[in-house]
Amino acid sequence: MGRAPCCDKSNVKKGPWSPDEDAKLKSYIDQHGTGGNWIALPQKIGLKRCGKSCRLRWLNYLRPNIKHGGFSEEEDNIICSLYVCIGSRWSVIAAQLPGRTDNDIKNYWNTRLKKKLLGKRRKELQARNKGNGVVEHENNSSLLLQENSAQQLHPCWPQIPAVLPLSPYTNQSPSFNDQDSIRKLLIKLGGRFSDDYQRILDGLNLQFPHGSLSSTQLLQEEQVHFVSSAGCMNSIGNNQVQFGQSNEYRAELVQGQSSFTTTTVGEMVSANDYSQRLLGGSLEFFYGEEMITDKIMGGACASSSCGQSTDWGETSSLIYPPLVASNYEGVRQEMPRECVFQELSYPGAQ
DNA sequence: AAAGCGTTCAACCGCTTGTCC
DNA sequence: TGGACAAGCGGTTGAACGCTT
Repeated sequence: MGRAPCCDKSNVKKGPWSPDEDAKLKSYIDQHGTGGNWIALPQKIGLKRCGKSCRLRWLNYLRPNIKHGGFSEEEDNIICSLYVCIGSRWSVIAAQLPGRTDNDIKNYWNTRLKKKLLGKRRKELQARNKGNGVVEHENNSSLLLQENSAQQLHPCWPQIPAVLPLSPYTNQSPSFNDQDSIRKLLIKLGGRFSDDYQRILDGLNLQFPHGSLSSTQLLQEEQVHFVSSAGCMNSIGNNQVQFGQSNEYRAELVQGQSSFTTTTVGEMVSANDYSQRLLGGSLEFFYGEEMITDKIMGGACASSSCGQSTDWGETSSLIYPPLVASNYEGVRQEMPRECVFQELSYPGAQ
């Protein structure tokens, strides 16, 4: 049994909207509002459209003050920052950008921003590898990070605006004086996932200096430690992951500042969604997908076919194989010690 | 000139969440 | 309390367009 259709599909028009349909819908809503019932609306105006379709058309196109295209550098930065913090919650991100719709932002991210940043990161890695005498992998696919463990990796992070507006409709700038503030922001952004955010926040060693900072400055200025819920991104910095018996991974972060404590898979699963988002989004973002893919796949996919992928979504799934990672030991062995991820240390924002 | 291919983005689909009874 | 329904949301699709060969 499938889901009952929201309207009579045989009697509704699909596809692009005509100017006439737009005019009808706009004029009706201008005069009467939506009436709180999108399903009934098309019948009222005599449109052969599904209510959902009307709603979408209004929200994404006809609504007043909608901006299309021409994203500014500042908007780019906000999108990136929020994507790293909260993942693909486009409606939340859109709420921070006046005049932008979630659909617009989603499309912009998928078609341009992602590639733009990836390209930027790739260039930087290549440049740095050249400078360090690191030989790019023969088969091209991986920009192997064979960096000295003392070196710090500098994430490619676009210049971040000093202030991240909380609401598009106010001029009030948020300030984060303490951990509680950032927690509140993420909880506010996260809504129903507040528990997960709490867990994630507990896993992030965010230390707040005195004074006021934007969240993005925090990202830049603080050392942020991520830990993979699945234990596959096996270590960050000097953190170590140890394995217990029967699929129970124990992530023990031994570095001084780390705050993520011993955690079992069961506990991790509940936070899995958001930690996946965090890592799937941010680490690929920082290090480039090829390296991660190659390492995680332990060479199984190390040659040309996979290495060239630019599909982050796909790659995210590779970063997080199922929790029952029977082959993990092999993967771990494939990963050279030098490839251990360094602390995500952000150059100061100024 | 046109076929092939890649990119963009509006629109759709279907799952989740919220609300009402 | 639970079922029905509408809205919200994110992922996916496909038409249109532009570029390359």
